[in-house]
Formats: sequence, C-alpha cells, structure tokens
Amino acid sequence: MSDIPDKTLERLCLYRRLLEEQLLQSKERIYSHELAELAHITPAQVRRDLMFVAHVGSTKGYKIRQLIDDISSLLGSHRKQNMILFGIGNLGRAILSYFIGKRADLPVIAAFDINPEVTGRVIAGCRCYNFQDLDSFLKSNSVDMAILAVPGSAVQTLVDLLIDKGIRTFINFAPPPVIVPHYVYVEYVDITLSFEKAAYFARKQR
Amino acid sequence: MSDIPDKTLERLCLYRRLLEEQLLQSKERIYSHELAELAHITPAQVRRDLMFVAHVGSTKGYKIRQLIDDISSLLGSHRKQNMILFGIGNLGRAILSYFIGKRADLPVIAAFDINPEVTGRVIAGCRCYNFQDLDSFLKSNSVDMAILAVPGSAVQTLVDLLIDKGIRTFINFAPPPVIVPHYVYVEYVDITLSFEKAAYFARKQR
DNA sequence: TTGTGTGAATTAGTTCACAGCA
DNA sequence: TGCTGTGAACTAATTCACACAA
Repeated sequence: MSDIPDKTLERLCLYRRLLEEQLLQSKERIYSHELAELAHITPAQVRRDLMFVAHVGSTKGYKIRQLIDDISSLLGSHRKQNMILFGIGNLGRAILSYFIGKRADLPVIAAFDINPEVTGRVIAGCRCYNFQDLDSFLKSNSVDMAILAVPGSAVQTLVDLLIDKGIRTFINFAPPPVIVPHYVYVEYVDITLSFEKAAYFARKQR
Repeated sequence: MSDIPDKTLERLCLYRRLLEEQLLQSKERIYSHELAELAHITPAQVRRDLMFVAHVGSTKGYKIRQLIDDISSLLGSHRKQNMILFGIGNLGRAILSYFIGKRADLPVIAAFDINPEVTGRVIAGCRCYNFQDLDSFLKSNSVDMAILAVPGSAVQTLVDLLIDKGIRTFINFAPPPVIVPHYVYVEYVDITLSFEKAAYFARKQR
C-alpha cells in the first residue's frame, strides 16, 4: 500500500508529535539520540527512519522546525480530512467525546446510527443522523474516512455498503477482521486486545 | 518479557475470540485455512502460531472447544484481574462507558482523579475517588493493572508513583512513551496515531 | 488423499559500525 | 571531534514446501 514501511510510518507520526512538543519548549535543534530517548528507541532507528525523509541533518543535529515540515510533506500536508462515524453506542459516543476538537485537521463531521432513539440530536458537537440519510449526506459533503463503531456482527455488511458508496479508508473499532478489496485501507483499533495482552503480562509477573 | 513472541500473542487472543464465535454457531471443528480466513492471514501463519499451544490437530482439523482451552491455558486462565483507571476526563469516561461490563474477568473497580469536581460520584457503575484516597484504596483492594488516561504531561510522574506503590502493568492511552524498569510492562494504545496512519493512506488514495 | 507440523528459505525490521562531513 | 547517513550484519517474522499421520 505504501513505499514507507508500516512501522516507520508510525514512528514518523510519533516523531512529529514529539518534535512539536519540543518546539513549544523553544528548543530549535535536536540530535538523533535525544529524539531516540523521547521516543524510547535507539538512535540508529531514528536515523534509519529519517532516511525516508528528504532532510539533511548536520553534526549540530536536526533543525526541529524544518524536520517537522519535511516529515509533514512526506506524510502529506495537514489538509483537512473529514471523517464520519457509524454506531452511536457507548463506544461511538466515547470516540466522539474523546476525539471531537482534538485535531482540527481530522474533524468528525457527522455520526450515523440505525436506532432512531439516538439520531437527530447533537453529541459532543457532532450531529447524529439516521442511517437512511447517508446518501443525501454524502452528496453534499466530502468524506475521507469512516470510523466504524458498530457491533462486530454488522461491520462487514456496513463496510461493503460504504465501499460501494465510494469510501476507501476505515478506522475499525469492531474486533472482527473485515474483507475488503486491495484498494481499500482498514486500520484496526482493538482496545479489548490491548487489555488482554496486558492481562497476560500481569499474570506472568506474579 | 515473554517466551511467546508479541505478534503471536496478539493473534492467539484473536484466534480465541474467533473460535468462541464459531462455537456459538455450533461449529465443532475447524481447519487452519478456515481460521486463517477468519483472521485474515495465511494458514501457515495459523499453524505456526499454534505450535506454541500444546495441542494436536488432525487431518480433520482442530477441535474448537479443546483448542480454546489449550490457548487459554497458555495465555493463563481467565481469572479475574482488577483494574483501576486514572484520569476522569473525556478519554477516561469514554474508556469507562465502553469497557465497564464488557469483560467480567477484567473489571474496572475504581477511578481516580485529582480534580474534586469529578470525584465522589459514580460513572458508568464505577466509583470515582480523589487521588489522595489511593493509598487506603490499595490497602483494601487487590489491583492488577492500571489504566492511564491522564494528560501526557502528567503520565511519567504518575507511573513512577504507581510503580512505587507496587503496580506492575499499565495500559497507557496517553501518547508520550514512558520510561519504566524492566520488570514493568506498559501496553500503549495510541488512538490518535491510528487516525493519523489512516489519514496518510486516505491522502495517498486520491 | 488431505491437512497438520515443521525444517528450510525468504522477507522484513533492527542494530552495528564506520566513512565522511562540518 | 562528534554527529549524521548508510552499507553490512544480524535478528525477528513470515511463508514455502514437504514428510508424516489418519
């Protein structure tokens, strides 16, 4: 899907965030070993990752401002990308209240559910529509990504339908893997899995 | 930290969940290629992972019930592991409302915050305490894991303090990496990173 | 046959270590 | 001198391909 390895991509996002924090503390330059310490990895890893970025450091380290810009131009500029949410249950509401307003470039512009009890209102600043209004919504709004917070049993059908309507990128909070064509990207967020993993280590420790 | 590779561990958790669903559909046996399809990976990968599990399949596939038990005994039994949450902001509340009651074996038994406005009440069935009550709470309750949903700037200090109080496993929803001794395990959940990654692919697609 | 279990081969990801530049 | 950039070495993860068992 990409010329940048997945792991590198994740770390580049992380570096950018860490670098932005450093800027706020009015630091101007940074060495690979400093960034490595912040990211909790090795300096060699940092330098290897930065090879994908068109940027030259010097023996005085990297210019932070410039490095952020270079990473951003590799990852694609921060132009606004609209998201819509499906499923206004506990999880959907949780995502809304956590994420709304957090990133101006990644707004959740609408939420959809089939349950009429939850539609028609505004949650955390996000208008909730009935699922049947999706078509007309898509006609008058540009949507870049869909957030899936529906029950696992419903997610495959929903994804098929949304692909049919032209959506190509998904963030899926529902556990089961979905099958999609090669030109569609699905990012999985499996919170329960993270808890289970941690639980495994907690058991081992005693 | 473990004899099971991290990736394998994640997939074993996933297999168990998928197998449990299959049981509910009164399926009794399953082939590696079927499980592979459910998990959206290769059959070879499934068989390789199952080599860590003391279990023998046959040319008729795996017995689902038995395979679940074998995975469970490898991952450790489903005994109850208590969790406590730190930080009752949007994110903390979101985690509570999503996770409370979801897994009987992983209950969130209390939440803590320094802000007196949010403490003293009950959110999603979880009692919220002031941070200063932590010591007495820990004296009378067994806690296996701590969920961290505090601002990034506070997380390192908090972790240091909790390690000092004997907590050894953390699920960290705050972005910045924390530094911990080798005997402590931190599982990171970085939702913003997932959104950023997806956004990268969404940009590439057009 | 047919599908598992697993050595061997391959590919991906990380670290080493050092040349070369400021 | 001290740090970056990067081939080379190494380690982890995945896939291949086939012996073996039912």
